[in-house]
Amino acid sequence: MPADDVLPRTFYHRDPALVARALVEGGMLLVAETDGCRVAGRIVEAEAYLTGDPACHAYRGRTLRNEAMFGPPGHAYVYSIHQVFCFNIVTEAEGLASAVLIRAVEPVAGVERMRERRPVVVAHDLTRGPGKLCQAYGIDRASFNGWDLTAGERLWLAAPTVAQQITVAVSPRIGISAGQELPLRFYDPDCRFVSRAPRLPGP
DNA sequence: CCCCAGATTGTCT
DNA sequence: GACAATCTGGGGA
Repeated sequence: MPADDVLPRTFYHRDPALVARALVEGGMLLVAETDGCRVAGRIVEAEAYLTGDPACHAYRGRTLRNEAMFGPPGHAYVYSIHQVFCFNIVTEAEGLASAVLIRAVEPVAGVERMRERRPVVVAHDLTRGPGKLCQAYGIDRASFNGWDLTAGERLWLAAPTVAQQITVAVSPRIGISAGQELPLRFYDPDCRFVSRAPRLPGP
């Protein structure tokens, strides 16, 4: 359908913090179409991982796992951890390793298909969390690591039909052991699909 | 080869 | 809120 709403490569060709914020602020959609069935959700939580950032997987250089991050912007970087997959979008110029992690979406289409892949009792557990949404979308490393998200095929991001202006909240990133103080998590504070409250600073 | 830490999740208290 | 489960990639011997 709307190939013209697909986010272009230029959208990703900039600082990952700007990209992460713009994704949430604009209510951008993550869309997957496999087996002729479409699922889609509004991005409500995203984190930025910068070049030279100790929390970034590429901090210690290029490896087999993080190779996609060094490629051109607008491609997927998918990795597995603790038996689940996490979906990222590569940002900035080729050669610069940075990315945006999608941590949560609010389903807007194909909920039945999502539930087939990820049976849940509580609706908002469907896509609340980076591993959860990958399961609901059928995103895995073998299928999508390095995938070009600007072609509008199989997996892509798109602007909503009616432009949105979501109020964005900022907090430190979740679950990391380095760079914990940096305010690089962007989310819609009014959405129940946000993965969880930010960790409170303490001793 | 062996060891270890990890951008998580689900379950139990 | 805390913690164990469970396995892959990366780094050191």
